[in-house]
Amino acid sequence: MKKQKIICVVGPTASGKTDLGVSLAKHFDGEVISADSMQIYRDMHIASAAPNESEKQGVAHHLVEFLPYGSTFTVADYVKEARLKIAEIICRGKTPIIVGGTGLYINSLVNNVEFIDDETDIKLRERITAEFDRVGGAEMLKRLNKIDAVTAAKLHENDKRRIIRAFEIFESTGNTKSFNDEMSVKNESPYAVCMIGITYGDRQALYDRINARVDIMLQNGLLDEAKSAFDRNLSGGAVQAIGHKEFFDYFKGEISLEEAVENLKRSTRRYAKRQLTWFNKDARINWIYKDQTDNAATAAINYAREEENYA
RNA sequence: GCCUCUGUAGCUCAGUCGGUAGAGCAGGGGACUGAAAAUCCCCGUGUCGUUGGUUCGAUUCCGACCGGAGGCA
Repeated sequence: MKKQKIICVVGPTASGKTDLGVSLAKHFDGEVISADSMQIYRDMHIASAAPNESEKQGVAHHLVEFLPYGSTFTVADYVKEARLKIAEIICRGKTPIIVGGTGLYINSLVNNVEFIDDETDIKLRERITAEFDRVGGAEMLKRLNKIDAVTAAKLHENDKRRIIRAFEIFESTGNTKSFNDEMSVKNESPYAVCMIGITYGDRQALYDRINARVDIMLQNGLLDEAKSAFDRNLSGGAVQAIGHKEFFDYFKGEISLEEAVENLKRSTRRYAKRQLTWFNKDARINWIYKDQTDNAATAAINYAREEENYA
Protein backbone atom coordinates (compact mmCIF):
# COMPACT_ATOMS: atom_id res chain seq x y z
CA MET A 1 0.00 0.00 0.00
CA LYS A 2 1.23 3.44 -0.87
CA LYS A 3 2.20 5.49 2.13
CA GLN A 4 0.47 8.74 2.88
CA LYS A 5 2.71 11.76 2.69
CA ILE A 6 2.64 14.11 5.60
CA ILE A 7 4.86 16.97 6.66
CA CYS A 8 5.80 17.45 10.27
CA VAL A 9 7.17 20.65 11.80
CA VAL A 10 8.83 20.30 15.20
CA GLY A 11 11.09 22.38 17.41
CA PRO A 12 11.35 24.13 20.75
CA THR A 13 8.85 26.68 21.94
CA ALA A 14 9.14 30.18 20.47
CA SER A 15 11.13 29.01 17.46
CA GLY A 16 8.47 29.90 14.89
CA LYS A 17 6.74 26.60 14.20
CA THR A 18 3.32 28.16 13.74
CA ASP A 19 4.55 30.52 11.08
CA LEU A 20 6.43 27.84 9.25
CA GLY A 21 3.46 25.48 9.34
CA VAL A 22 1.26 28.12 7.73
CA SER A 23 3.83 28.84 5.04
CA LEU A 24 4.05 25.16 4.19
CA ALA A 25 0.27 24.79 4.19
CA LYS A 26 -0.10 27.64 1.77
CA HIS A 27 2.55 26.29 -0.53
CA PHE A 28 1.42 22.66 -0.54
CA ASP A 29 -2.32 23.27 -0.23
CA GLY A 30 -2.35 21.83 3.24
CA GLU A 31 -4.14 21.95 6.55
CA VAL A 32 -2.46 22.11 9.90
CA ILE A 33 -2.90 19.57 12.68
CA SER A 34 -1.47 20.76 15.95
CA ALA A 35 0.71 18.42 18.01
CA ASP A 36 0.72 20.47 21.15
CA SER A 37 -0.48 19.13 24.48
CA MET A 38 -1.61 22.55 25.70
CA GLN A 39 -2.98 24.29 22.64
CA ILE A 40 -5.72 21.67 22.67
CA TYR A 41 -7.35 23.45 25.61
CA ARG A 42 -9.55 26.51 25.55
CA ASP A 43 -9.14 29.48 27.87
CA MET A 44 -5.39 29.56 27.72
CA HIS A 45 -4.94 31.19 24.36
CA ILE A 46 -2.16 33.52 25.48
CA ALA A 47 -0.20 31.08 27.65
CA SER A 48 -0.24 28.29 25.09
CA ALA A 49 0.60 30.69 22.26
CA ALA A 50 -2.20 29.20 20.20
CA PRO A 51 -2.41 30.80 16.76
CA ASN A 52 -5.05 33.51 16.36
CA GLU A 53 -7.09 34.07 13.21
CA SER A 54 -4.63 36.47 11.65
CA GLU A 55 -1.73 34.11 12.30
CA LYS A 56 -3.62 31.24 10.72
CA GLN A 57 -3.86 33.28 7.50
CA GLY A 58 -6.92 31.38 6.40
CA VAL A 59 -5.26 27.98 6.74
CA ALA A 60 -7.42 25.37 8.50
CA HIS A 61 -6.06 24.37 11.92
CA HIS A 62 -7.13 21.21 13.72
CA LEU A 63 -6.91 20.00 17.30
CA VAL A 64 -6.45 23.52 18.59
CA GLU A 65 -8.47 24.96 21.49
CA PHE A 66 -11.21 22.36 21.23
CA LEU A 67 -11.29 21.01 24.81
CA PRO A 68 -12.57 22.60 28.04
CA TYR A 69 -9.79 23.79 30.31
CA GLY A 70 -10.53 21.28 33.04
CA SER A 71 -10.68 18.15 30.90
CA THR A 72 -8.10 15.43 30.55
CA PHE A 73 -6.57 14.20 27.36
CA THR A 74 -3.92 11.56 26.78
CA VAL A 75 -1.40 10.60 24.11
CA ALA A 76 -3.72 7.78 23.10
CA ASP A 77 -6.54 10.28 22.60
CA TYR A 78 -4.24 12.48 20.63
CA VAL A 79 -3.08 9.79 18.23
CA LYS A 80 -6.65 8.67 17.64
CA GLU A 81 -7.84 12.19 16.86
CA ALA A 82 -4.84 13.09 14.76
CA ARG A 83 -5.16 9.97 12.62
CA LEU A 84 -8.75 10.84 11.90
CA LYS A 85 -7.80 14.36 10.93
CA ILE A 86 -5.04 13.12 8.65
CA ALA A 87 -7.46 10.78 6.91
CA GLU A 88 -10.01 13.56 6.46
CA ILE A 89 -7.48 15.98 5.06
CA ILE A 90 -6.16 13.42 2.60
CA CYS A 91 -9.74 12.69 1.53
CA ARG A 92 -10.10 16.34 0.69
CA GLY A 93 -7.04 15.99 -1.50
CA LYS A 94 -4.95 18.19 0.75
CA THR A 95 -1.66 17.78 2.58
CA PRO A 96 -1.66 17.17 6.33
CA ILE A 97 0.91 19.26 8.13
CA ILE A 98 1.61 18.32 11.73
CA VAL A 99 2.93 21.24 13.74
CA GLY A 100 3.90 21.08 17.35
CA GLY A 101 6.38 20.75 20.14
CA THR A 102 5.07 17.83 22.17
CA GLY A 103 7.61 15.15 21.39
CA LEU A 104 5.60 12.30 22.83
CA TYR A 105 2.57 13.12 20.70
CA ILE A 106 4.59 13.51 17.55
CA ASN A 107 6.58 10.33 18.00
CA SER A 108 3.53 8.29 18.85
CA LEU A 109 1.69 9.53 15.80
CA VAL A 110 4.53 9.38 13.34
CA ASN A 111 5.85 6.01 14.52
CA ASN A 112 2.35 4.58 14.46
CA VAL A 113 2.29 3.54 18.09
CA GLU A 114 -0.80 1.41 18.74
CA PHE A 115 -2.42 2.07 22.08
CA ILE A 116 -4.82 -0.42 23.59
CA ASP A 117 -8.30 1.01 23.38
CA ASP A 118 -8.83 1.50 27.05
CA GLU A 119 -9.66 4.38 29.36
CA THR A 120 -7.23 5.46 32.03
CA ASP A 121 -8.32 3.79 35.27
CA ILE A 122 -8.01 6.57 37.83
CA LYS A 123 -9.11 4.37 40.72
CA LEU A 124 -6.40 1.85 39.92
CA ARG A 125 -3.83 4.61 39.59
CA GLU A 126 -4.80 6.03 42.96
CA ARG A 127 -4.54 2.64 44.59
CA ILE A 128 -1.05 2.03 43.22
CA THR A 129 -0.01 5.55 44.13
CA ALA A 130 -1.10 4.96 47.73
CA GLU A 131 0.92 1.77 47.79
CA PHE A 132 3.92 3.62 46.37
CA ASP A 133 3.64 6.26 49.08
CA ARG A 134 3.42 3.54 51.69
CA VAL A 135 6.40 1.37 50.73
CA GLY A 136 8.59 3.80 48.79
CA GLY A 137 10.17 3.83 45.36
CA ALA A 138 13.00 1.40 46.03
CA GLU A 139 10.59 -1.31 47.17
CA MET A 140 8.21 -0.66 44.28
CA LEU A 141 11.05 -0.91 41.81
CA LYS A 142 12.13 -4.19 43.41
CA ARG A 143 8.61 -5.55 42.98
CA LEU A 144 8.47 -4.32 39.40
CA ASN A 145 11.74 -6.09 38.72
CA LYS A 146 10.06 -9.39 39.55
CA ILE A 147 7.28 -8.96 37.01
CA ASP A 148 9.03 -6.86 34.36
CA ALA A 149 12.80 -6.72 34.68
CA VAL A 150 13.24 -4.95 31.36
CA THR A 151 11.17 -1.95 32.40
CA ALA A 152 12.50 -1.93 35.95
CA ALA A 153 16.05 -1.72 34.66
CA LYS A 154 15.20 1.45 32.77
CA LEU A 155 13.60 3.26 35.69
CA HIS A 156 15.02 5.12 38.66
CA GLU A 157 13.41 4.59 42.05
CA ASN A 158 12.37 8.23 42.14
CA ASP A 159 10.56 7.98 38.83
CA LYS A 160 7.23 7.63 40.56
CA ARG A 161 4.98 8.21 37.58
CA ARG A 162 6.59 5.63 35.36
CA ILE A 163 6.84 3.02 38.08
CA ILE A 164 3.17 3.49 38.85
CA ARG A 165 2.25 3.30 35.19
CA ALA A 166 4.16 0.05 34.79
CA PHE A 167 2.06 -1.53 37.53
CA GLU A 168 -1.06 0.05 36.10
CA ILE A 169 -0.44 -1.63 32.77
CA PHE A 170 0.28 -4.96 34.37
CA GLU A 171 -2.83 -4.93 36.52
CA SER A 172 -5.22 -3.69 33.87
CA THR A 173 -3.99 -5.67 30.87
CA GLY A 174 -2.21 -8.60 32.46
CA ASN A 175 0.79 -7.88 30.26
CA THR A 176 4.04 -6.21 31.19
CA LYS A 177 4.79 -2.73 29.98
CA SER A 178 7.81 -3.93 28.05
CA PHE A 179 5.67 -6.51 26.26
CA ASN A 180 2.99 -3.93 25.44
CA ASP A 181 5.60 -1.48 24.24
CA GLU A 182 7.00 -4.07 21.89
CA MET A 183 3.54 -4.92 20.56
CA SER A 184 2.66 -1.25 20.14
CA VAL A 185 5.07 -0.75 17.26
CA LYS A 186 4.49 -3.98 15.36
CA ASN A 187 2.52 -2.37 12.58
CA GLU A 188 4.37 -0.39 10.01
CA SER A 189 3.49 3.27 9.83
CA PRO A 190 1.07 4.18 7.02
CA TYR A 191 2.76 7.53 6.74
CA ALA A 192 5.73 8.76 4.80
CA VAL A 193 6.85 11.70 6.85
CA CYS A 194 9.08 14.65 6.11
CA MET A 195 10.28 15.92 9.46
CA ILE A 196 11.35 19.53 9.59
CA GLY A 197 12.90 20.96 12.73
CA ILE A 198 13.20 24.63 13.41
CA THR A 199 15.36 26.22 16.10
CA TYR A 200 18.19 28.66 16.67
CA GLY A 201 21.79 27.51 16.35
CA ASP A 202 22.71 29.83 19.18
CA ARG A 203 21.02 28.75 22.39
CA GLN A 204 21.15 32.26 23.82
CA ALA A 205 19.29 33.60 20.79
CA LEU A 206 16.48 31.14 21.50
CA TYR A 207 16.42 32.16 25.13
CA ASP A 208 16.29 35.83 24.17
CA ARG A 209 13.29 35.06 21.99
CA ILE A 210 11.60 33.20 24.83
CA ASN A 211 12.17 36.02 27.31
CA ALA A 212 10.86 38.57 24.85
CA ARG A 213 7.83 36.47 24.07
CA VAL A 214 6.88 36.20 27.72
CA ASP A 215 6.98 39.99 27.95
CA ILE A 216 4.69 40.22 24.93
CA MET A 217 2.31 37.70 26.47
CA LEU A 218 2.13 39.89 29.57
CA GLN A 219 1.28 42.89 27.42
CA ASN A 220 -1.44 40.83 25.80
CA GLY A 221 -3.11 40.07 29.09
CA LEU A 222 -1.47 36.89 30.32
CA LEU A 223 -1.94 37.94 33.94
CA ASP A 224 -5.72 38.19 33.61
CA GLU A 225 -5.86 34.83 31.88
CA ALA A 226 -3.77 33.25 34.64
CA LYS A 227 -5.90 34.91 37.31
CA SER A 228 -9.11 33.46 35.96
CA ALA A 229 -7.48 30.03 35.78
CA PHE A 230 -6.35 30.49 39.37
CA ASP A 231 -9.82 31.54 40.50
CA ARG A 232 -11.48 28.56 38.85
CA ASN A 233 -9.07 26.20 40.59
CA LEU A 234 -9.67 23.31 38.17
CA SER A 235 -7.69 20.14 37.64
CA GLY A 236 -6.77 18.35 34.41
CA GLY A 237 -4.00 18.61 31.88
CA ALA A 238 -4.16 22.35 31.42
CA VAL A 239 -3.15 23.18 34.97
CA GLN A 240 0.32 21.87 34.20
CA ALA A 241 0.81 24.47 31.52
CA ILE A 242 3.71 26.84 31.76
CA GLY A 243 2.27 30.32 31.85
CA HIS A 244 -0.44 30.09 34.46
CA LYS A 245 0.93 28.13 37.38
CA GLU A 246 3.96 30.39 37.71
CA PHE A 247 1.67 33.22 38.79
CA PHE A 248 -0.21 31.26 41.42
CA ASP A 249 2.30 32.03 44.18
CA TYR A 250 2.04 35.66 43.22
CA PHE A 251 -1.75 35.60 43.50
CA LYS A 252 -1.36 34.04 46.93
CA GLY A 253 0.91 36.92 47.87
CA GLU A 254 3.96 34.72 48.39
CA ILE A 255 6.21 36.17 45.71
CA SER A 256 6.42 39.41 43.76
CA LEU A 257 5.16 39.78 40.24
CA GLU A 258 8.72 40.27 39.12
CA GLU A 259 9.76 36.94 40.63
CA ALA A 260 6.79 35.21 39.04
CA VAL A 261 7.77 36.55 35.63
CA GLU A 262 11.36 35.39 36.11
CA ASN A 263 10.13 31.94 37.13
CA LEU A 264 7.96 31.79 34.05
CA LYS A 265 10.84 32.70 31.78
CA ARG A 266 13.06 30.15 33.43
CA SER A 267 10.44 27.38 33.16
CA THR A 268 9.99 28.17 29.51
CA ARG A 269 13.73 28.07 28.86
CA ARG A 270 14.04 24.73 30.58
CA TYR A 271 11.12 23.40 28.63
CA ALA A 272 12.75 24.45 25.38
CA LYS A 273 15.90 22.63 26.43
CA ARG A 274 13.95 19.44 27.12
CA GLN A 275 12.25 19.72 23.75
CA LEU A 276 15.63 20.02 22.06
CA THR A 277 16.86 16.94 23.91
CA TRP A 278 13.85 15.07 22.62
CA PHE A 279 14.09 16.16 19.01
CA ASN A 280 17.87 16.07 18.72
CA LYS A 281 17.92 12.30 18.89
CA ASP A 282 15.56 11.93 15.95
CA ALA A 283 17.81 11.45 12.93
CA ARG A 284 14.93 11.96 10.49
CA ILE A 285 14.63 15.64 11.29
CA ASN A 286 15.86 18.12 8.71
CA TRP A 287 16.97 21.08 10.78
CA ILE A 288 16.59 24.72 9.91
CA TYR A 289 18.44 27.26 12.04
CA LYS A 290 16.57 30.51 12.08
CA ASP A 291 19.62 32.56 12.94
CA GLN A 292 21.58 31.03 10.07
CA THR A 293 19.15 31.24 7.23
CA ASP A 294 17.55 34.09 5.30
CA ASN A 295 14.31 32.34 4.63
CA ALA A 296 13.15 29.49 6.81
CA ALA A 297 9.99 28.94 4.77
CA THR A 298 11.91 28.45 1.53
CA ALA A 299 14.30 26.04 3.22
CA ALA A 300 11.37 24.05 4.63
CA ILE A 301 9.60 23.95 1.28
CA ASN A 302 12.75 22.61 -0.32
CA TYR A 303 13.00 19.84 2.23
CA ALA A 304 9.34 18.94 1.78
CA ARG A 305 9.74 18.82 -1.99
CA GLU A 306 12.51 16.24 -2.00
CA GLU A 307 11.20 12.69 -2.00
CA GLU A 308 14.32 11.47 -0.20
CA ASN A 309 13.42 13.47 2.87
CA TYR A 310 10.35 11.33 3.49
CA ALA A 311 10.73 8.34 5.75
C1' G B 1 41.48 62.24 55.50
C1' C B 2 40.72 58.50 59.47
C1' C B 3 38.11 53.98 61.31
C1' U B 4 35.28 49.42 60.50
C1' C B 5 33.47 45.72 57.31
C1' U B 6 34.13 43.48 52.54
C1' G B 7 36.41 41.36 47.69
C1' U B 8 36.04 33.10 46.59
C1' A B 9 32.07 29.75 40.22
C1' G B 10 27.78 33.79 35.61
C1' C B 11 24.84 35.47 40.57
C1' U B 12 24.20 35.07 46.17
C1' C B 13 27.35 33.29 49.62
C1' A B 14 29.96 29.01 52.74
C1' G B 15 34.82 27.45 53.91
C1' U B 16 39.97 26.16 54.61
C1' C B 17 42.57 26.45 63.37
C1' G B 18 48.10 27.34 56.60
C1' G B 19 48.42 21.50 52.69
C1' U B 20 45.32 25.31 45.93
C1' A B 21 37.83 24.98 47.75
C1' G B 22 31.82 23.83 47.95
C1' A B 23 26.39 24.91 48.44
C1' G B 24 21.90 27.24 46.42
C1' C B 25 20.33 29.65 42.05
C1' A B 26 21.53 30.35 36.83
C1' G B 27 23.50 27.10 33.21
C1' G B 28 24.86 22.26 30.60
C1' G B 29 23.83 16.94 29.31
C1' G B 30 20.47 12.78 29.30
C1' A B 31 15.80 9.91 29.71
C1' C B 32 10.84 9.70 28.06
C1' U B 33 4.78 4.67 25.07
C1' G B 34 -2.21 6.58 28.38
C1' A B 35 -0.75 13.43 33.49
C1' A B 36 4.28 14.87 28.70
C1' A B 37 4.41 22.65 28.88
C1' A B 38 4.33 16.77 33.07
C1' U B 39 7.90 13.64 35.42
C1' C B 40 12.80 11.65 36.38
C1' C B 41 18.43 11.14 36.36
C1' C B 42 23.55 13.13 35.91
C1' C B 43 27.13 17.43 35.78
C1' G B 44 30.86 22.53 39.87
C1' U B 45 38.99 24.29 38.15
C1' G B 46 37.49 28.80 39.77
C1' U B 47 44.44 33.71 38.27
C1' C B 48 39.93 32.24 46.12
C1' G B 49 40.94 41.32 44.03
C1' U B 50 46.48 42.71 42.98
C1' U B 51 51.25 42.61 44.90
C1' G B 52 55.11 41.94 48.47
C1' G B 53 56.41 39.34 53.21
C1' U B 54 56.49 35.13 56.84
C1' U B 55 56.55 29.74 55.75
C1' C B 56 58.83 23.59 53.17
C1' G B 57 53.98 25.35 51.53
C1' A B 58 49.38 31.09 51.55
C1' U B 59 43.11 31.57 48.96
C1' U B 60 43.79 31.17 54.47
C1' C B 61 48.51 34.87 58.65
C1' C B 62 50.95 40.06 58.11
C1' G B 63 51.83 44.72 55.06
C1' A B 64 50.85 47.81 50.96
C1' C B 65 47.87 48.86 46.91
C1' C B 66 43.22 48.70 43.97
C1' G B 67 37.61 48.04 44.01
C1' G B 68 32.86 48.07 47.00
C1' A B 69 29.72 49.18 51.53
C1' G B 70 29.07 51.76 56.05
C1' G B 71 30.68 55.10 60.00
C1' C B 72 33.46 59.44 62.02
C1' A B 73 35.00 64.07 60.72
